[in-house]
Amino acid sequence: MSQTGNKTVIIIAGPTAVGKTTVAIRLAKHFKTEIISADSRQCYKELIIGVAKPSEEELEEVPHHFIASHSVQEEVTAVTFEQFALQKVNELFRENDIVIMVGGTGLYIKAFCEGLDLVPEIDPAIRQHIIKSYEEKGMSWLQQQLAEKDALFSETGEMQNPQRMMRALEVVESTGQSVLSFRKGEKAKRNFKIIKIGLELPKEELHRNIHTRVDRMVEAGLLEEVKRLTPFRNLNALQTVGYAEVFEQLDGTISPEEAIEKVKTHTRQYAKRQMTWFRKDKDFIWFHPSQIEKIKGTITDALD
RNA sequence: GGUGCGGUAGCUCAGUCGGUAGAGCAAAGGACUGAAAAUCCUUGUGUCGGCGGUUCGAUCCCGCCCCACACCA
Repeated sequence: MSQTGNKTVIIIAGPTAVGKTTVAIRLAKHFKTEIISADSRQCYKELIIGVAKPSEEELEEVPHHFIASHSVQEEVTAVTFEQFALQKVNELFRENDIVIMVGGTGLYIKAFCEGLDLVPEIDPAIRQHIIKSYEEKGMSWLQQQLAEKDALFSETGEMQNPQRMMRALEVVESTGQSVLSFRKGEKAKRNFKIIKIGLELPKEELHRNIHTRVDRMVEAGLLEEVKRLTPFRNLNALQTVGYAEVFEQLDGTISPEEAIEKVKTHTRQYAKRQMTWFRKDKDFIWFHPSQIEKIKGTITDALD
């Protein structure tokens, strides 16, 4: 099937707090290999408690990649991840036939499996200018701009979604073409096999995990971690559940109790969005996180 | 005990100069190609505290009662 022999990436995905880390480590040990994280927040070295990063002990058990590999001051995107992971996977394939990828960031996993269509680099000045203009002039300005410059997008794109609209605008402005015109609609070919394992828990159980985990984050010193990151508050990396709410608490806008409740609520909502994303991908085979042996068996069967 | 202010969607509240009511948040579902733990879309019947009265008609006016809060005793 593949050009480089039978190399395989096993993807472990699922909602936050479902127990992905534990499963991934067990599998990595079983197959004597390493782990690439597919998590858009755990890759930042400054974010620890609030992103439920694997513990020191866990990281020592199995080498992890794309964990604490970047700074919040760097711009990390799905493209960054795709390139990083592809390169890392090939590197690991020199020593291993199997590589484990774990994470909850659906877009990153999709970028790794199927690739993203290439769009020319955007001049940062253009992006800055668009963001600033949007902040000053709002949605109607964005809508007008797109109506003028990108008919395709303004007719078929998400014309209520500022992030998508700003991306569309920066692309037309710097390339003269619609973002949508870059969509090839075909999946990139990868020279390795991919097995997708989904982890799922009954909703009540997942919620319980989320709640106790948030409580533990607070006990572990989330407040101090967030305080330390105040200078970076406006960076994308800090637009994160667990941080945004505590910044509000530090502002005095909400009480500590309210902050904790909000973190829990927003984490539940996040978990739900993750499930929406992964459920749509029919390649996933779903398991309860405790079914390690069954997962191993399924993988072993799929390997030959 | 008296006075005042309230009692409307799971929560916070708006509103109806009398024709049975609506926002935000939450919840549920969904989308997702360089911000993705982000961003966006869809979904709102609830004895309008209770019982009476006035009225063709009351959640809205009147009376009594219950509950909460504040102040005065």
